[in-house]
Amino acid sequence: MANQLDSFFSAIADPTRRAVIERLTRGPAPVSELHAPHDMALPTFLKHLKVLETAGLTRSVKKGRVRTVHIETEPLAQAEHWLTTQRKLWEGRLDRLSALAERLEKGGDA
Amino acid sequence: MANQLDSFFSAIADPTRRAVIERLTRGPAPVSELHAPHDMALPTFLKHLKVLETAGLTRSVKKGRVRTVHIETEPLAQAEHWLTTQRKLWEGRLDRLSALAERLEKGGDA
DNA sequence: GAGTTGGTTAGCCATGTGGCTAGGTAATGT
DNA sequence: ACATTACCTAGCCACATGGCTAACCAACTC
Repeated sequence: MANQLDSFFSAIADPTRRAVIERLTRGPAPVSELHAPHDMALPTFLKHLKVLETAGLTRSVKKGRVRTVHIETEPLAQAEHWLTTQRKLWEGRLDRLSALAERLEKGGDA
Repeated sequence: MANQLDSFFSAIADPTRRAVIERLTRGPAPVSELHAPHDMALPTFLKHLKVLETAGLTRSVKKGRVRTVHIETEPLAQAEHWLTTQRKLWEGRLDRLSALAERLEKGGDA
């Protein structure tokens, strides 16, 4: 039961990391550029990047001294799917309940 | 930028709590019933319930000595929306890239 | 009214997380 | 060759998180 949703959701639970993801949807970027808008030390920021990468949300390649990071949407789709499923199950249940209520109202034979 | 997505995502990053949500999509339930399938002490489990409730994923009412918990789908929809947006942005970008590649192939005037 | 049930509070503990500094290495610019 | 850039490693610290036990209260049951 403890699948990759664990690491995925906890990865995007952090605002810094969500911001990185948002940036990466506009295309790949080197570490330094990703770091720039965030007011924290580089090593701290690198930890965030590592979390994203081990959770499978990003990949990166190093060329020379520059590491370029890009996004990986597969996990996004998976998480989306889990959320959708739960919401629809609940909403489906509500639908059945209101249908039942309607039936009871009309032919009140229960 | 640090909205309720923070607490939402970190709430569902835990397998126990996701299991509770999954259970609740089949309808409201009292604390004891929710607790039953989980091999942990009640107080520990109550903490999980509290996390879910403060994150706005559930609500609960106490009647007599029984507290009944039910799900709240609004936050689910919001989180879903964030994920969808990010995925689509990225995929849209890919589309534009491949369209560009195609144009370059045909009338190679760049 | 004594016992049981369902939930709650308080407090302890180990581990995880997010921040820092200091110092290092390898590639590139001058 | 020397300096600078871009990133990485190690190690420290404070606080959050997820687990526990013990003890408690309030509501039913008998």
